[in-house]
Amino acid sequence: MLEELQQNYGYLFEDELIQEINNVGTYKDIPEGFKLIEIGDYIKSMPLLVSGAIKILREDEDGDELILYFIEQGDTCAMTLSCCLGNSKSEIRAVAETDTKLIMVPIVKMEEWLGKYKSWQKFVLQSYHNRMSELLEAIDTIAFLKMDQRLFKYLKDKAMVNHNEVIHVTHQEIARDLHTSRVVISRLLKTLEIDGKIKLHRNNITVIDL
Amino acid sequence: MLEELQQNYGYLFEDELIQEINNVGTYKDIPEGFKLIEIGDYIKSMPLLVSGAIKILREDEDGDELILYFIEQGDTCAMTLSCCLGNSKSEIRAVAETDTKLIMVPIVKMEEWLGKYKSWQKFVLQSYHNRMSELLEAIDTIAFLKMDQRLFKYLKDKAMVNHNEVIHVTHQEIARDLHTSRVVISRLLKTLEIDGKIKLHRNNITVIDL
DNA sequence: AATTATATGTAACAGTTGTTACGCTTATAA
DNA sequence: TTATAAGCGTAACAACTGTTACATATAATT
Repeated sequence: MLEELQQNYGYLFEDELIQEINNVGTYKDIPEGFKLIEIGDYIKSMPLLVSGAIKILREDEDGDELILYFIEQGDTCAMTLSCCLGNSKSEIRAVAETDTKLIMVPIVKMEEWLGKYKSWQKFVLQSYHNRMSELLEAIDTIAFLKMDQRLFKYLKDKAMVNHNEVIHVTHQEIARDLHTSRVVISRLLKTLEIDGKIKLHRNNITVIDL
Repeated sequence: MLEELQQNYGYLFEDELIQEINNVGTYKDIPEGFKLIEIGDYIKSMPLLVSGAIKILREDEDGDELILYFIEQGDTCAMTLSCCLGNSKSEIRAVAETDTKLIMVPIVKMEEWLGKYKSWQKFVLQSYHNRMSELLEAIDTIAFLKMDQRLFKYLKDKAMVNHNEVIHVTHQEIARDLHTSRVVISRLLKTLEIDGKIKLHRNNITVIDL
């Protein structure tokens, strides 16, 4: 674990902090699709992403979903931070988008380190800043883009975090992430294919115009 | 200024910190409609709200606006925090919704206090948490509600922060805040009036069903 | 091989939102 | 007072999105 820490967080944290994380952190291998956090959960520890990607989702009272953004290596979940430090329930759902490796750090340590390590403090504040920016981007996407543009952005983002222009996904799954219906997605996908931006196959989509 | 500080932030900060804020902070009286922050601005100081309310807006490349939320007394702008500590440009616009009193604190002090006062650290983290929640609520509103529901929520929120069920606003201004057209707003307002939820007048709207 | 479940394509129609156009009213300025 | 601008109401239509229905294709199961 120490190796992964140094590789992914060495440039951020001083050696002493890396050592501490190594001592109290738990290394976890998460399979694709695994639900890491559910809405309403009390968070007891905080994830530091080593590799892979995590999808962050919002849900309304009727159970309708909406993707907010993806988190990648070197990131942490600022929502989790927020919940931990505020001792409140999670307002989002987190699902492993790919096979993911991460290090879990217990809350108590997080708070302790805030006073102890300047680099940790900076990391926490920077994480908040990044997540804030990503929430704003999510708002831009929902508020200012039409569904066809949102769809194409979604496909490109998904290809990006998967490091693969071939996306394994069904129209129904996309519809759930974008909070619309399967028929709408099928229709728009077909148009994107005609425009030469993607290629459609059963259970997967190739993004051409990346 | 000391009096306002103790009244609004006394329960949050220790006396020593209140004193420090009193020494380095600048008291400001802001008139309704004054633009406090523009997108792209570098922020040099952070506002602590004493009274009044501030409207936070997002804008896309075409200049289309969208309201994110209102900030009220006892709050600060976490976006500003974020920008200050990250030394980056503002991603939002801030406009005084009502006449507003606030205390401006220079950046250098903000950072210094993070290490020095636990209560300040807690305040900063709590502010991030609050703003994150408000961004999520904004997303819920845009993504899950129809325009008529968004409009009614907007009117109620506006009545709330103005402490007045009579809102001084034109249909055109509402349309800008909600990123739609004047005609759409007029249409939906008329329906709300027929439903007995509001009363329409020239330049103002009375919210009945608060 | 036949059956079943899942995934996709497409048409037809409904509902919501956006646009254009124009008339009327109220406030402000000349 | 008259002219002009700003605010609002409404109709007609267009564009986009959502819904229902059904056909076809592919994969998984028996």
